[in-house]
Amino acid sequence: MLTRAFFDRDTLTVTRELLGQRLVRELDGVRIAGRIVEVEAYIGQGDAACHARSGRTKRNASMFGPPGHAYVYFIYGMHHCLNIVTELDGQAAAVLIRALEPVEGLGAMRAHRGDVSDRRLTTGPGCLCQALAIDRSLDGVDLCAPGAALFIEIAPRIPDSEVAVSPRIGIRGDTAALSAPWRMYLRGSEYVSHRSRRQAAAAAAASNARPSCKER
DNA sequence: GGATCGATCGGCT
DNA sequence: GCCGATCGATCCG
Repeated sequence: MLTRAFFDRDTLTVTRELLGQRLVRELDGVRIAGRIVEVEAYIGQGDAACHARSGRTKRNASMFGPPGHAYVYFIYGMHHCLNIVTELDGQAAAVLIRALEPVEGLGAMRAHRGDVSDRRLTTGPGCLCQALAIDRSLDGVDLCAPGAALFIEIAPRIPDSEVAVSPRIGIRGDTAALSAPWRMYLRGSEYVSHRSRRQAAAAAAASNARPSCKER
């Protein structure tokens, strides 16, 4: 599993390096896991889009804590979102996990999500928390602790050529922070959220072009 | 293919 | 009171 030192770095570095790693949830002895394909950075009280922008509160307290812990919040009356805390204890910064590619425990994911397509199991921050049964009870848990119910496993690195960036989803505004390209995702992954139909078609074409799928 | 809207509730102005 | 780091359905062009 990834250790504290991984998360105890500059937030944009951690954001970039989290792409491709495997998020693992252990629930009732079952492993539910996915490859991280979309993330966003939220960096400190100077970031007008960060929950910590107005200081420490009961809700965002874990974002101010030490790196390598979870920050889970409840939003819109029905969804949870998972962040991984970065930077020093006392500094509020975290990486929002926005989408996974399902890898293990598809059955458990579907049991949590209902009868949806594989693509919709873990695409979007609210969806992946539902699939992995992540809620406020996991807020503040240490992802680096032995036996943690939630942690991250090392997986092959994503090359720079496959990483794309964009402004963060759901963040509006003209200031430098609000329009900063702090969303990073795996280019061409069908599990990335907020794709246009054109992007979806490109991803499908890339998938069909894989040697293992080629006919004749 | 994009815009809009309702659901639903905890947290904070 | 108001609004949100969302999701999914629906409507329109």
